[in-house]
Amino acid sequence: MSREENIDYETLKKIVFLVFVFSNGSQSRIKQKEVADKAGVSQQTVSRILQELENKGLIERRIGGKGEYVLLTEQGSSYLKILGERINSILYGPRKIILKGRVISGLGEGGFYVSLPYYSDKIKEILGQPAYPGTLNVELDKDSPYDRLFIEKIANIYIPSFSNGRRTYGSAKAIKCSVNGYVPCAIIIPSRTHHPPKVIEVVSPAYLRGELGLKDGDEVFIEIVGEDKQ
Amino acid sequence: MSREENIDYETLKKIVFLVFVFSNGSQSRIKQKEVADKAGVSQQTVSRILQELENKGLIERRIGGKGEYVLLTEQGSSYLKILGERINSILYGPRKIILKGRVISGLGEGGFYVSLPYYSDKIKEILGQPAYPGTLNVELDKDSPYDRLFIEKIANIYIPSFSNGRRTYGSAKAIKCSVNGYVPCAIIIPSRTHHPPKVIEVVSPAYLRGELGLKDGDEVFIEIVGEDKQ
DNA sequence: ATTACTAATTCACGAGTAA
DNA sequence: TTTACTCGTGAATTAGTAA
Repeated sequence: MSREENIDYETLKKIVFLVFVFSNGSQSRIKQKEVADKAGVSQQTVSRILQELENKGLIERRIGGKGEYVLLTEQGSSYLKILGERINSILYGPRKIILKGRVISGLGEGGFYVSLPYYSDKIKEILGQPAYPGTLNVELDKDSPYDRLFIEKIANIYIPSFSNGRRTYGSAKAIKCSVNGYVPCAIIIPSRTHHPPKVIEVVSPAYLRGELGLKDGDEVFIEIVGEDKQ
Repeated sequence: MSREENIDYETLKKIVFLVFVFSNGSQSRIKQKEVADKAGVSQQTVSRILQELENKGLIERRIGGKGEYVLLTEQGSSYLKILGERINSILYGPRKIILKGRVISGLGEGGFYVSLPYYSDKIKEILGQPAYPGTLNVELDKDSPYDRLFIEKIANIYIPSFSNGRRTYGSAKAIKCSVNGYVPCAIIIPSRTHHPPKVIEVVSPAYLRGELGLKDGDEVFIEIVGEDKQ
């Protein structure tokens, strides 16, 4: 297949231009003016870029009276392939997000929510088993790029708000995770939380402090599991 | 999915920059200097482009002490998706090549080759049935972007040269086609031919002049069938 | 040590036009 | 009519630094 080659930004900028050249169902009989209009540049720019691509050996051209014919060379095709693969890997490649933080004592906020039947039912669906009636509070390292707002963004489970007439349950987001390798767990982020942005809460069927021998200040690694594409 | 949106060259040039930003297995914790080195530009350029991408709403950034964290927004992801799909369609989409030309009288060159057992066996493999012992010579329109050299380039069947001690049979390339819709046919291009570049030869199990009612000067349409990716 | 601003420079772009 | 060249203009890039 296409070897893992390094392409610089200079070349890549020109390679993407081929998207306009080959936009008619990869038919490559073109008129520079038409390509120019699609790309939002002038005919002169199309002319110049095509010459550059030709000089770099990425395309071949046959110029005739009413337009020209553009053909990808093997190298051009290979470059395009590499670009496509890299884009796929950005969009669909595995992404391993590991949150590093320390166990802290919560305010009992999370435990309260988890004890409410509406939420406990939803969490049971997520974990596959009933949750332990309490949460593990973790403060993420302050130099971590991740905070609750980021996790909320990628959380792929939505718990809608719900009102039964007597009281209203706010919405929340959740995403499955492991804690020091232990599964199943999930990070729960109520839409209205009183925690600072670096503090998250984890639920699990197990009493995690007991199961993992954790006490306040201990370091934990939380790995996001099964993040969806955004 | 991602709607078929129009992206101009201006935007596309910046979008591809993300290939460098997200090159570490789509981990997006970066240092501008590292990205700059990969892309072959200066740190200042990276800084500026990231700002532009952010202003356009294609990425979000969290800038900290030792680097920064870059996150694709939904719009950025959508643009990248569109680009990826277009590249795939260029590389792997259907391509319809129709050659227009006129029937001419040959020199008997092709017919001679087809009559040689070595070639006739190979051609039988290609067509699935024995070929009529003669070829239809076609002169492609002189303003056509295609000529024999181009067809040779995309021809996906290779007939190797062969020597039995007494004589040597030169190599040839072939590609399946239809003539005025009639199949099976194949264009045969001996590596050493005496034809001018606009003249090609077509073999078929049928006597094409008879089957299609063709005489010298008649216009024919030859459609390439099952071209391989290069 | 990182990102971002300012200023100098370069080189990409499009208008005009030739081929 | 098409593509390609010349050249003036300005956007993009980098070097030098500030933050």
